[in-house]
Amino acid sequence: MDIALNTLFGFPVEKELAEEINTTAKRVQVEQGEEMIRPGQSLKYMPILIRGNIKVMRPHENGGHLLLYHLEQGQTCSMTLNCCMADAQSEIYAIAETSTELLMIPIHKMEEWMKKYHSWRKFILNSYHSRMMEMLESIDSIAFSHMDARLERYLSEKAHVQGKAQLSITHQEIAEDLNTSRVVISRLLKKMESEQKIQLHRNLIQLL
DNA sequence: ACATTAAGTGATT
DNA sequence: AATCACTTAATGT
Repeated sequence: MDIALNTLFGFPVEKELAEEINTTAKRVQVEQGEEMIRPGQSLKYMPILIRGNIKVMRPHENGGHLLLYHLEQGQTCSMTLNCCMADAQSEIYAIAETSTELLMIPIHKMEEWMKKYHSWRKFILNSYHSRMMEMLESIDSIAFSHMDARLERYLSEKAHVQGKAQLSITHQEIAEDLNTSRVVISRLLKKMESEQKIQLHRNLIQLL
């Protein structure tokens, strides 16, 4: 296995760490739509995303899931880190939004490397920081924005992680991610269309 | 041609 | 913003 860790992390990595990662990490391929982490599950590995993207959601009693954020290349899930370090169970639900490739690092390694390698510590702390900021953004948008703003944010994030301006998605699916009803989404999308922001088709939304 | 699923809309709370 | 009830449009069999 030979992965460009410098590119993945965004800064130089110690040679010894790169070697350790290459020998201990399991490289895993996950198909689109596959369930990766379930609430209540205890975690033995921390994932680092090599390719693709992952949807992280907070489950609710009524069976719905509220979208928290997406994970992209070079990122790891801070909720997972939390669980690993506290030896706790998952509070979140994660599925692969596209087919993805991951490095799975055993959690005991993760703690060991925190002490040994500066670049690893930096990677973990950076990850924590950026996940935390995204979480704050999500909280802001839920608490202080109305559904129209949340929807626009949702669409642009979706377009960003998929690298496309055409989203193959139904109004119902959007409604589930935002924990609202399909009717509301349909109305707001219709409004956006009349404002020339998007074009609507069956199972497809074209961003302009 | 018929059934099913996605999307659009007015009225009500 | 949510829900109901209904319509219309697109797709599958």
